[in-house]
Amino acid sequence: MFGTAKETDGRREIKSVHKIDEILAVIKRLNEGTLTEIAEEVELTKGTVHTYLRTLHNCGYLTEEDGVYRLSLQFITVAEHVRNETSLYMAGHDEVDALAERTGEYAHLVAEERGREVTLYESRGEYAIATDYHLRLRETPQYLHHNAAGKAMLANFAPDRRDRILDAQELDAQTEHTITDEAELRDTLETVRENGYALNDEEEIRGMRAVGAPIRVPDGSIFGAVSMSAPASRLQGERFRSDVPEIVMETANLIEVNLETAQRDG
Amino acid sequence: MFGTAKETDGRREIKSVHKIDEILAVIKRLNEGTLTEIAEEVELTKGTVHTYLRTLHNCGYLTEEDGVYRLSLQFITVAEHVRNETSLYMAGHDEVDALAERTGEYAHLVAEERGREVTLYESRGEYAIATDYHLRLRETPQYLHHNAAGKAMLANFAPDRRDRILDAQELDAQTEHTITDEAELRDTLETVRENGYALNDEEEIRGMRAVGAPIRVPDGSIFGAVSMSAPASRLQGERFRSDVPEIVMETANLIEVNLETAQRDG
DNA sequence: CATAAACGTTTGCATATATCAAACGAGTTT
DNA sequence: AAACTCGTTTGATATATGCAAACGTTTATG
Repeated sequence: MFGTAKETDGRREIKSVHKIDEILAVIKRLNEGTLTEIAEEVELTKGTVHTYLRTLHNCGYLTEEDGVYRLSLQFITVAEHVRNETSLYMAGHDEVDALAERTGEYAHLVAEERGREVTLYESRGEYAIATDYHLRLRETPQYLHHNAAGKAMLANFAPDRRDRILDAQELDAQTEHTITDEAELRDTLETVRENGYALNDEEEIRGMRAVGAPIRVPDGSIFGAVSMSAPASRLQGERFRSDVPEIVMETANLIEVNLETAQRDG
Repeated sequence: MFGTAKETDGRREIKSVHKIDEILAVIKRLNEGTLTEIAEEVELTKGTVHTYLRTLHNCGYLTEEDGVYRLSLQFITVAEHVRNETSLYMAGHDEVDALAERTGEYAHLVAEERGREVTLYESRGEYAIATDYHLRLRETPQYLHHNAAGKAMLANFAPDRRDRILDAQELDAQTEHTITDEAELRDTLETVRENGYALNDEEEIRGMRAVGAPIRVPDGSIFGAVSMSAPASRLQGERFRSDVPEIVMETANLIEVNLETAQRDG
């Protein structure tokens, strides 16, 4: 979405979709742009780009003010719809609020898509402060091996699903503590599976620790994960390795129950 | 966006954009669908729709599982980006949190786009409970005359901007208290302008009242609005007509200051 | 103040490409 | 085993897209 588009592998595709995606990607990257600015970044003439921009504006994907185009705020309303149609969000947001309140820290509800992690919901306890960095983190799907929630999911996927994800990417480092060695990661995941929870010790954000637990459905497949994160100074010893994991797993379990009952009711 | 697309008015457009928009609209409406189901709703053959779906999936707009297509969770991350690039959100979310905390109720930060209201941020105080209805409300841009924040903006737009919005739509009723008469609305807006805040007395949701105030920039133009909403039983008399308006206007003012300083720093 | 440059916009024409039928293989159902 | 459905592919065709070139405005420049 917006630029990450792969090349077509022989099978027929609609090229206009790729062009639209590229144009939206340019606008997203520039944040705002005039026709000329956008056309310079795309392999199309000004005249052609003009027609695209007009249509995209007409359809509500872009706003235009004095010749400056931006992504429309309507993406926010669409996202709201997508979120509300996600059973995991409906089953989990109250529990995540409770987790944030109990711990006083950040709590997250996440899902996996295309091998990456998307944050469905974030709740802040009284000690959790909103930072610019934290906001930006949710603008891009994250790598699963970067954080506790991701590792919790990765550890509990069916082996072939896990392999497909791990094989498709390099394990890049986010901080100096990120696990970048595949064998080491697989060892860790083994432990995560045994424990029922995953830890993140400054592997995603320097100075931040986190605890995550997977959310399963009866047949054993993974729906998502919950996590709690806090500055390392407030998450140490017993609290880090036993108390909080307990609470996080309890939260995950409550969400699993909600998912089941919701499913039963239709 | 997603289906509301107007017909082209003679000037040239990219038809594929409209087709993509229509397909995404169908999937949004169905929530999920197979190729055949989607193709039935669109004036294209199965073969053609198949090519579209493949491309949209490839580009990350759709997910596909066992032949069932859905809107991708990536819309959530894009929305996050759009929100974070909106100066109003950056300047306002902390203040809206404070407003929710001070009043214990719902607080909203909204902006106008294409004559409709989009919620940039919602904060819940300790007494505000999340309802399904409330969640759904944010899935669609709202009419400005339906609520306090919208009326606060509408009242303070430049006359021609206000006229353009009012002329483009019927004043439909959301509840039996919604103002549907244009003359009456214009009178109310006059009062709103004088007072500096707008009231909503069960005009959007039965049993809910709200208070809204506009957010301006130095040159007088409107950037958005803040509002506080609560059950009518908790928002009466002095509190409804004086205390809360005072707090809401104060919040709006703080956000205006934040916007200015942010602008100055670049 | 005139001229040039830059920008958004429109249009004719050539061609790439989106679309339709129709056929295919795989999986279900009868 | 035949008759359905479903997703998928493909050749041929119509047409929508994209380029180049021009236009009218606005903004720089000499």
